[in-house]
This record gives sequence, structure tokens and C-alpha cells, in this order.
Amino acid sequence: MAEKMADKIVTEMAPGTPPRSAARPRKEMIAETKAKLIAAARHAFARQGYAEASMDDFTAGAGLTRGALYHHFGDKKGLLMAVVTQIDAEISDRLCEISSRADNTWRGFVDECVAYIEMSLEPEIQRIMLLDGPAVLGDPSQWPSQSACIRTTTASIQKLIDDGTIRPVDAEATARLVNGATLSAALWIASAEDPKAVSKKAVEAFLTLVSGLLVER
Amino acid sequence: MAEKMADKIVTEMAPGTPPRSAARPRKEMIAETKAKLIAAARHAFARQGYAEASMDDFTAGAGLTRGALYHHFGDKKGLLMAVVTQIDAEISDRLCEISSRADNTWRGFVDECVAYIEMSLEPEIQRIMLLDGPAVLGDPSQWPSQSACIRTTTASIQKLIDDGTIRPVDAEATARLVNGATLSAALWIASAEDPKAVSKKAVEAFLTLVSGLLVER
DNA sequence: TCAATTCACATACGGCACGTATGCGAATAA
DNA sequence: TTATTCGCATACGTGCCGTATGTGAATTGA
Repeated sequence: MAEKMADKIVTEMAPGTPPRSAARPRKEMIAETKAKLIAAARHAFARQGYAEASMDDFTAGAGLTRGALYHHFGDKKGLLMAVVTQIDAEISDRLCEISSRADNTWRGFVDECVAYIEMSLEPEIQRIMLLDGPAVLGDPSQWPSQSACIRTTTASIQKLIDDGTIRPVDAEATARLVNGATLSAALWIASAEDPKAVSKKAVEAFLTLVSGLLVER
Repeated sequence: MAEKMADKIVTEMAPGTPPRSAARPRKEMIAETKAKLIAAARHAFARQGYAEASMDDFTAGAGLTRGALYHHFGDKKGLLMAVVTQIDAEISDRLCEISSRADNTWRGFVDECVAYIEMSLEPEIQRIMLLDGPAVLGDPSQWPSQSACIRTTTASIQKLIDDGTIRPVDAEATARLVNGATLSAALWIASAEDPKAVSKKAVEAFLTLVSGLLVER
């Protein structure tokens, strides 16, 4: 632990720092510390769950102590919020890419939903985003990240309304309903004995359900 | 605390107990203790959340100690499970009654869903069943109570398939999707600034969505 | 009716995890 | 170069939980 400290100091002094305002390395160190804490927490929360994850343990795993955590994130909840925001952004990015890759808008929308279900099967996302996140931080719609992935879905739906593919409904409301449905499906599939079979049934039923949105099916 | 103990002893000795096998009062005392613990926990979990609720506090509120809790429920999780099972049964009952009161099956199904959304607006149900329950006990589909209300919805859907109102989908899969959608809607509404307005939008969108299930809409 | 046993529940103990207060030392600013 | 900021570690107190143990009332059997 003491040598690690020394390591850091060496590396940060290594590059030729311009004489005036060597402010960068300082900021970089801070950013690195934050990133380390978020990464460590993310692993711990995913593997053990939020409640069981000991701050002493996973901060030590990152070569730090709880002091750094409290300094940067306020408390354990604050750190969870940071982790959630990071994952939320990643999901949003992946969804955007998928929907933009499809031939037509409707196809893109469906692909997006299926992709969301698949992502929700990842244990990390289930545990952090679907189970512990809401319990500790309250409903996602209240999160500062404002659930980027909800906004993504809302945008997709709005596009479908605009181009006349689906009936004129409230885009956000529909996005939330669809989101909830896919989320529930994911939890179901993940805890099923035969995920493959259940997944097939879920997707089929989902397609039938969303066909209700179409102007003509 | 000591006098309370005395009270109990007096009341239980009061009625004329038949000579043979006075086993009832004993069983009744146990059932009463369990019920008290469940009720106290239910209040505490609803008001403060599972994690913040102190076992010492709410058992004392019921005139008991943690000793009784561990004896009957094993641990805090076990008690939460008992609370969840109780609430689950209540919800199921209410849903059954509502759907059976409607003129036709489809109407009953829709009423049931709307009622579910409304119930989910109750803080107690939100907190215990939708937030803490899944986080602590895992996905509802794994609960011993097997989520009675999911079964209720599944039954309703199966009936609708049988009488040709909706297209032949997998009943359970659809029930879960619909359930997830309504659940998500409830969380959204509950945390909205203007619940009335949001509720209206959610129900509208919901009706559009489930129209996809109908054979002819 | 009386002794033995069960068992519902309380008490006592140890430990872990958290939040706060405080201290140090390096980077910045003057 | 001196003063100050601030990122982070250390130290301390507290509350909550799980287990081990104790006790007295209810039950069983002769």
C-alpha cells in the first residue's frame, strides 16, 4: 500500500510537465481515483449486491480507503448513483447504435426492445439497474441521469408516430410501458430453468403486444 | 413490558378451558405473535424501507424482541417473505373480485390491469412489493408465493384466448409483460409531479398497447 | 396429580459496517 | 518561498445484526 503510493507519485512526475500550470496531472489523478472507485464498486455491487458489498473491502481492492469514497461521492448511495449513471449511458449508446443500424424505423424499434431484453439478462445489469438501483435510489424516472435509455426509446417511438407507422400515442408513456414489459420479461427469462424456451415465448408475446401500436398490423 | 406479559397470561387463562387437550390457546398465542410481527414489520418496511427498518425497534413496537423474530422467521429476510406473501394474497383477492364483477371478460381484464396500477400507487405496495421485495428476495417469479397475482392475470388471459377474444399467445408470457408494463406505469405515476395527468396518459397508452392482443380491435 | 420435557421467547455477547471528525502531505497560488 | 487548498488516510463512536444461552410456562405421560 505504501509502495503503491510511491508508484503513483513517480508516474505522475514522469512526463515532461510544462513549467506553467501543471494542473493536468492533478486533475487526472482525481479522475483516475474516481474511475477506480466506480469500477471497483461496480464489480462488487454486481457480484455481491449493494447491501452485501463492504465499502472497506472494495475500496481496498482499488488500493484506496473509504476516505476517498466519502470525499468524492458523499456516501455509498452517491457511489451507486455514479455507477448507475455510467451503466445507463452505456446501455443508451448500445441501443442507439442498434436502432440506427436497422433498415426501417419499426424494425429498428423492435430490435432495440429485443436488445434491451438481452442486455437485461446480463447479471450485472439485472442486479444493479433492475434490482438494487430502484430499491436504493427510488424509481429510475427520478434519477438525475433521467434514465437515458428511456429517452432513447421515447425518441424512437416519436419517430414512428411522426412517420405514421404507429398510432398517435403519448411517446413517453408508451416508452415506459414497453420498457417495463421488457424489463419484466428479462427478469423472468433470467430466473427461468430453460431461458431459451422462455425467451422465445416472451419475444413472441411481446411482438403481439406491440402490434397494438401499429396503425395497420 | 413486564405488565404486558402479565396481561397476556391473564387473558389466556380467562375462558373455561376444557380439561382435555387445552392445546388451542397455545397455538393461538403463537399465531398471534406471528401476526403481530408481520404487521409490525409491514408497517416498518412500508414507512422506512427494508434496509432502514431496525428489527429491535419494530419488534419492541409489537411488545416483543428479536428473539421471537428469529424463532419464527429465521431472519429478517424470512420475515420480509412472510409480509410479501401476505400482501400478495391480498392483491390477488382484490384483483379476482374486480375481474369477476365485470360484464364481459375483456372488460374484466382491462379493469383488472387498471386496478393493479391503482394498487401499485399505494406507498406500501410500491415500497415492499416493487422496490425492496425484488432487491432482497430476487425476482418475484421465484418467490414461493409464486406471485399469486401473476397467476390471476394469467388465468384471465387464458380465458380470453379460450373465448376467442384475443389472439392465441402464451398466457403466462403475456401476463408477465402486461404486469411489467403496469408496474412500470405505477412507479412512473407515483413519482410524477402531476399524478392525475400522467395517469391518464399511461392508461391511454396502455389501452393502445393491449389492443394488440385482440383478434379484432 | 406430579415429574419430565418441550418450546416460545428474552437476554447477553461479539463483530461488522457505516458515518464523522481529524490529521497529513503534496500540489497549487501568492 | 510561504501560505493555502484539498485529496485522501486514519481513528473513533455507534447501531444493527446473528448466535449462543437462559428461563419459565405449557404440554405430555404415568
